[in-house]
Amino acid sequence: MHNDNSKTTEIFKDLSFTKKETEIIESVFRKATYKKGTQLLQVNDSADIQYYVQEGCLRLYHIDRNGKDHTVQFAIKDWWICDCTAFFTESKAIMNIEVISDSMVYEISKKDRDLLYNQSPKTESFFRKKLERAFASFQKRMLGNLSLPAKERYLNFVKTYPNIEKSVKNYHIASFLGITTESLSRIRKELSNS
Amino acid sequence: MHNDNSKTTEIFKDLSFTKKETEIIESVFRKATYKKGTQLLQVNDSADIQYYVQEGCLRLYHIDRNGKDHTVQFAIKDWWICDCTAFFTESKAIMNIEVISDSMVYEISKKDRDLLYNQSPKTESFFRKKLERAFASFQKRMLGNLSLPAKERYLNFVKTYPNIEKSVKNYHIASFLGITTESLSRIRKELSNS
DNA sequence: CGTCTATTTGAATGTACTCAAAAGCGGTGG
DNA sequence: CCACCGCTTTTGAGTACATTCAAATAGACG
Repeated sequence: MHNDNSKTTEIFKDLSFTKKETEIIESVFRKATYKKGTQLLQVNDSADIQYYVQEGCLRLYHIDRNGKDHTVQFAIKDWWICDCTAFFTESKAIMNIEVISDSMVYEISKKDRDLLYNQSPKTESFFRKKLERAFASFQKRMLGNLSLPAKERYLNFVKTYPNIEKSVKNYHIASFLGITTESLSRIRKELSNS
Repeated sequence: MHNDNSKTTEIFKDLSFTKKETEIIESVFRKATYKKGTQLLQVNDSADIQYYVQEGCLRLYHIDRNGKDHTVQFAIKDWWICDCTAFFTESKAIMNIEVISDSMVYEISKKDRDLLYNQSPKTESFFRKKLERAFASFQKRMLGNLSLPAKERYLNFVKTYPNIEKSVKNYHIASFLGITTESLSRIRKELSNS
């Protein structure tokens, strides 16, 4: 699925590093591949790993007390994912992470990440920008959820993630949009008749 | 309202700085006070200022095409606020920022912020952590919006912002929760009878 | 006290939901 | 190649929750 000779520093596309930095980077990230269906994090686990997706797709979700599934976030290439509340405050997971298509990721522990940022401000800056991008996308999504009807949220989703359809089921999309699969089905039908 | 002798470095509570860093910090942040009702940002403005709240309360909101008002974010003491999509990508604002109670803020431009981060990794690290906290809180709010009925979202809100009620109107809360003022009124009535 | 703004109430409407069942799709094995 | 199985999506009918619009009440402030 992926060239095994790839270097860990591929994460930081346009950056260049000293020999020492390269060594640290290679020692703190773990490259891993996972099959579709793997659960990487479950509620109440310690959530001290962050995943940086290189190939495939992960999702962060929660099962509520009525058994309903809610997708908080998807992560595709170049996006990271973790249960942030738990990861940043070093508490137990309140969400789950699932591999929804065969994936290759780089994973890093909180401790190693702190170490890395300390030794190499350049990497902190790189991930800070990733975080800003993710935050902006959450702000926009929040606005959409507050202001748009389900049909337009769906259209936005398709526009934002044009190639994700291979990886995700409609019920994933529905749970991301905050509607039921039945409603999504009706929306899609309506859109196809126009 | 506020001790005028306060130093800009008060922003970075527990950090200490070299003389040089202190000088930069004092030169890049602008301290400002604003009256309730001031509009700090309007749609289509250039959104190159970020506000770090020291006292008072700001909100980030959007008026949709039906004229409905949606609150994307509140900022109280120790939280920052900006139209992130616009700020980070240096594009025009898609949202507005309004002062909803008399406030004292530190403001910084995108350019100065980049300069500061460059000169002082410590400050970048400080704000990166603020961003992480904000991101985690968005993840949680998103989950709540997806999984909880309006009544419980309201209860969560009151728990999360216990002292905000002096600053915000009920219609601000409603627009933050994604419901109408009428619905919020009914929810509050129901809660008071129990 | 009067004015402006904010909140509450009521009645009718609408959008999305629930539950149950049918249809579609994809893979496996005979 | 077809038959079967499990999983996903679609369809239908009834329901629930929040919305809309309009009007009444309550609060704040000069």
